[in-house]
Amino acid sequence: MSEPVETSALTLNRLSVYLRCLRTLECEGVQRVSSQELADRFHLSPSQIRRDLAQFGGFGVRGVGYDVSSLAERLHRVLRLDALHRLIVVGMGNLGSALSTYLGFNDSSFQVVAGVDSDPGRIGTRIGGVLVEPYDDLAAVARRCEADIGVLTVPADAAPAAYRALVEAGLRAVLNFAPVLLDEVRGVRVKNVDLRVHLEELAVHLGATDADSLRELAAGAQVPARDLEGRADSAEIEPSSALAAAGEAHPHRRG
Amino acid sequence: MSEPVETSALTLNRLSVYLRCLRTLECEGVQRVSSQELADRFHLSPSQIRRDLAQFGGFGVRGVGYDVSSLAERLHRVLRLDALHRLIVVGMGNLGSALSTYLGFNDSSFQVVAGVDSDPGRIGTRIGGVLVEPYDDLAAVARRCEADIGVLTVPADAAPAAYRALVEAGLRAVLNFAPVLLDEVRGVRVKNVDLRVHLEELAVHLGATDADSLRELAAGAQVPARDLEGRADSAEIEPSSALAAAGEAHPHRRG
DNA sequence: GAGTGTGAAATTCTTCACAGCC
DNA sequence: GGCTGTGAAGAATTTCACACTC
Repeated sequence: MSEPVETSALTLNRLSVYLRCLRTLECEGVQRVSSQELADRFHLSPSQIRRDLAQFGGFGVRGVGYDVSSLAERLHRVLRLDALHRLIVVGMGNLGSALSTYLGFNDSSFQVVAGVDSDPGRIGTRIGGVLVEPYDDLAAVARRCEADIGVLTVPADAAPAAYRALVEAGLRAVLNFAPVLLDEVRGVRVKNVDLRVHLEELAVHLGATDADSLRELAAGAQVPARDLEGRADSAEIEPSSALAAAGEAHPHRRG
Repeated sequence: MSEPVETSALTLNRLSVYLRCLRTLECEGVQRVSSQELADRFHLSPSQIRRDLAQFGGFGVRGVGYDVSSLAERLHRVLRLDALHRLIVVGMGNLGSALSTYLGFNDSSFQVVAGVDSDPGRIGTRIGGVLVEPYDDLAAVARRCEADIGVLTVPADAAPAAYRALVEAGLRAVLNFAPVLLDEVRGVRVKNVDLRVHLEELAVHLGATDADSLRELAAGAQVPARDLEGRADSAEIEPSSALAAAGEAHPHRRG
């Protein structure tokens, strides 16, 4: 039996990065590159590059390096970018609209083909090249457009139902911006992008980050934050996060 | 000598998630919770929860569990959410505008205090509660507003210079949406959010993801894009990979 | 009995270092 | 000489399992 060696998300994410770096070099007319040069130029690790690439066969030539174009082409295929992936955006609020526009620009691999929203005022309008359709038709719209990937930009409480509808419609990949951990259906991959989590990680970094300091913080001590003296309390803020929603999933690389 | 035990980003991200889960329980009136209950409810790993929390001192009570409110409060402090963090958004295009509005929602920990853009047509307008100022004044604006965290939503080629300007202005944390790896200045943390990378990871998962199949793909073979109706032709290649590809469900669930 | 906190094991990921090829 | 591909070492992270506490 062949082993079920899954390529890790970390590796895949790096392949995406490598591909972009290679495209840059291609534009500059560079034809060959060594792992060392790639690493120096884009702040990567040479041995990691070699290991990542070697995982998919001998891409390089010993003593020479990698052929920029052919390596790019191979990565392009590994990442399935030779197929067109159709996105359906669920929730055409600020974020959903922005993403539709952002992702709407001509790209041969990803295209937003549909958008749905529950706000009657938005239905029927055009945003970023797609017509906004009723949220209730989500599954039907997804099927009709043959969408591959769902993009969830709905509020947290609406996300689980939206996810189920996408699963129902046969999608197998979802990019989730809602701050909830979805109950992942086997075979339907969810990738979470949680702005809140990212910001909070950065916030911690603004103060001391060693375990001792954090332990003191937890206990209630005032560990210096840096410059935050001017705590002008910003007018009308919710005292407690009444809108706080459920959790989310696992980090990635981050990246 | 005190050890320089840095808390990992992975752990911090999970703390964010735990905090949100706890807020949800708080709203439901739950007062105590065990790591097992938390895990069951939000699809997490109980032992990981315990280890993450124990890192900051004894939060729980043996035989009983954790006090929801007091644990939430401690995490809130560890994550520095008791201070207000001021965000400056660089690039008020679609994504920047959306984020300004999105993050503009009343939150006591993060607030967008400024936005800059290089488009004269946008300067002077109000988006999501902030006045758009000239991109060229970036460093000055950041200083004046006492911004803590920079949000980069500029095109890739503008990002490195914008990052340097933020460093110059004294910021120590940057959330970067531009598809470039910034040359990270020591002490100024960069967190990348790369939609392209996320989408490409999902794209791979639409097909087989075992190393063998990817190797074939790289070599130019047509590996099936799993059971998506149309692609019937390629059914016989790599029968073993079809199942393996589905997985990668929960990192913590034992298979 | 129930459930945390934590050494120890297991697993995953990264880096080293060098054999082998150009 | 230069550089890849890779076994082996090393780090980091996760999971196990159980001593200990309430």
